[in-house]
Amino acid sequence: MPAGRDTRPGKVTIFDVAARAGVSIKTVSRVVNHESNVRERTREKVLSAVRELRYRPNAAARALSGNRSRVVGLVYENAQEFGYTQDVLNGALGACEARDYALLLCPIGLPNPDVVERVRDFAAEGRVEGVVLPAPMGDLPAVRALLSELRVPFAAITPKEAPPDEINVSCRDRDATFALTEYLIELGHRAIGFVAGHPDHGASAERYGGYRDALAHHGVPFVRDLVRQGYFDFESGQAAARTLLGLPAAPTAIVASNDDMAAGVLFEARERGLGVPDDLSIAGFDDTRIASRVWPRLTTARQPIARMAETAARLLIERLNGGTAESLPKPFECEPVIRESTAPPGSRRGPRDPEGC
Amino acid sequence: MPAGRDTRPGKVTIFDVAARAGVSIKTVSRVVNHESNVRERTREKVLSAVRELRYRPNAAARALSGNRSRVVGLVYENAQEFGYTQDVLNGALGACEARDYALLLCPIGLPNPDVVERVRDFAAEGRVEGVVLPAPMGDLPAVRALLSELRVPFAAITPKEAPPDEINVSCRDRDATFALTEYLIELGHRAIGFVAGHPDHGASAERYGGYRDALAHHGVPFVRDLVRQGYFDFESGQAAARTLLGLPAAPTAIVASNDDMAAGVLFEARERGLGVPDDLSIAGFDDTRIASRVWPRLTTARQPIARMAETAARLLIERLNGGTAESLPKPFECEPVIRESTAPPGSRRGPRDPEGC
DNA sequence: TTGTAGGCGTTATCAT
DNA sequence: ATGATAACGCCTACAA
Repeated sequence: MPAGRDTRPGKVTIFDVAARAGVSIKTVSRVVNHESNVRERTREKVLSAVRELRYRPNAAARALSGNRSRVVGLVYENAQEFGYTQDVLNGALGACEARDYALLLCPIGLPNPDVVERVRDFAAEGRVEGVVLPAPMGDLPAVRALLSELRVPFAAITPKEAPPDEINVSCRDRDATFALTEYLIELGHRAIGFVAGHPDHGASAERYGGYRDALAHHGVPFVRDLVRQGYFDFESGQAAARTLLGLPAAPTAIVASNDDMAAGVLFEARERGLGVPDDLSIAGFDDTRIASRVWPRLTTARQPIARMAETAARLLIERLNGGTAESLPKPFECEPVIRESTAPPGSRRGPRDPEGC
Repeated sequence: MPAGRDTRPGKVTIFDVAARAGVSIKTVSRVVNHESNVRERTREKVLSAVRELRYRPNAAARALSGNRSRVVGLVYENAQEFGYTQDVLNGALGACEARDYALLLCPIGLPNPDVVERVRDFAAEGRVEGVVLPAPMGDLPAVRALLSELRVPFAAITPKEAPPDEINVSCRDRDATFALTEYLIELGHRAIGFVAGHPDHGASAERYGGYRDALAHHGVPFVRDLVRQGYFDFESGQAAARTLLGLPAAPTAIVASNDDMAAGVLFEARERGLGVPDDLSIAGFDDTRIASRVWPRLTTARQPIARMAETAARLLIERLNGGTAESLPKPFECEPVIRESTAPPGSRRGPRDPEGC
């Protein structure tokens, strides 16, 4: 039988390789871990033994012995809308793969009185060396405090400023919301509604700030009734639109703090037979998939979510490996993306029929 | 200082607990693992020691010693459209949590010549005890063969029939597509387009079969040109619609093999100024989030993706723990969901203006 | 019901 | 440059 050796995994150990190569297990370990001080010929002998035996180091043994599991955790809010998390996942996974780390998930539904206990269960088993905290997890002081207490390193995606020894990754959402609002003003809009993001997200305040700054900067009066609280999901966007569009002085444009809420606004506009952008201009934030899946496609601000998550995971892993405490990156830029959901006000007039026509 | 013991994790071992409780480590082990044969008083002593010391068993040591990592892997296609995967994730995570398992991710972009090597790298490290294979991973014979060779148990979500010793979870997509198509026929449609799913997905053939069966059953002639190949993503749905709606004898209804493609069809209809459902009825499949985020909301078939994934993960974990080889569940039902994207043909006539009005 | 001994597969320490 | 040996923390035997 051709090369009929036992190829069952989990059975070939470092001893088998050492025997095959005629060296000690320590030498095998050196080669496998790319340590120096191994003669080239020895290295090659070992490597071919590894290949022939299809040797794979056992992860559990490595973790136990080296006290390093090569796993990082992702503690994320398990929300209905998954656009943000999808990008976070991909970014974090990219950073992990490149460094031969694995990613373990810890989804948490919010709000949740047991967040801290859930995170503790997750972080204290020693399965993960560190944790990535996308929004809004990094905005929760209790979570940060717990991880500090547990001495589990973490990297957060949050606009908050980081203490010198912590890793925060952020973007300039304030500037981007400013730019979007300004764009609408320049199109001629004066009654511009705003749907705020979830109050537990640090980014929400930033984006609201950008909106208000733009109004102020252009001398457009701020109207309290044109601002509604949202929670970053479709339904809250729709609900906000329901209120705003029912106002006697309804807005001609609405800025939503993310794309999911903007999609909700768009949906409600259509339900009311309003034309978009003719009767109502709509802008979102994030440029997640949904922004270009609805019709018309949404004007929005492109937040580099995946790159931010990749950066967070990368910095975390570097720190875990005692990497030079690389200085934190500057906040990422968010680029406005103009699409078909925005136009000058009243591009077309007159009552619309109930089908949005 | 109040209760100022060292609470650093990963330091408190089973020996500390044993000493504190005045028992042997084996007894602690018994208590922690809920084994029987421990006197109630002893158990309590141990449990309070565990609490006081904040003891957490070390996962790596457990995995190494017991040869059980309590981790299952999820090998999934990392597609642009995430609706399906989102539901799979939640289902699988639910099953894991309930049984104190963790979930490790292995995303794979398809098509990919290295699928098998990627899966091998993932499965052979011994980090995962078994893997869940959502569509289309369980449809790839090479992947199944590899895992069998590696002796890594798996549970797949696929309409294929399972060999007696393997776990396949499926749903009746054929019936559901039949029902949707039939519904359109009963509304009066005769020219019904179809956008097929990715040919590598087992479900695609099933759904196409349901479509053809319905036509045949109702004596509606099958027209080859009304069928277009799609790939389960928005763009391919849009592309298919572009062709179909450009036909001299354009369809009055289009059945897409999933919601993402249906959304693409809807988008293209709007681009062409067609009213939906007045000029064109559209049906999707899955009932993922996007189906009720577009306007009008999509008629579709509700596939219980999360429940299927939960079932797959549950059966896998039961098998891993030598559970009684529970018989596989019957295929899940897919329930048609009628929404606003479908109506009798030509509900309103005449040319539409370019805004889809 | 409880305890003792051995081993899981690797990395780390210290020789050589 | 290489190797023998001791951890790492737990679980599975087998005794008591």
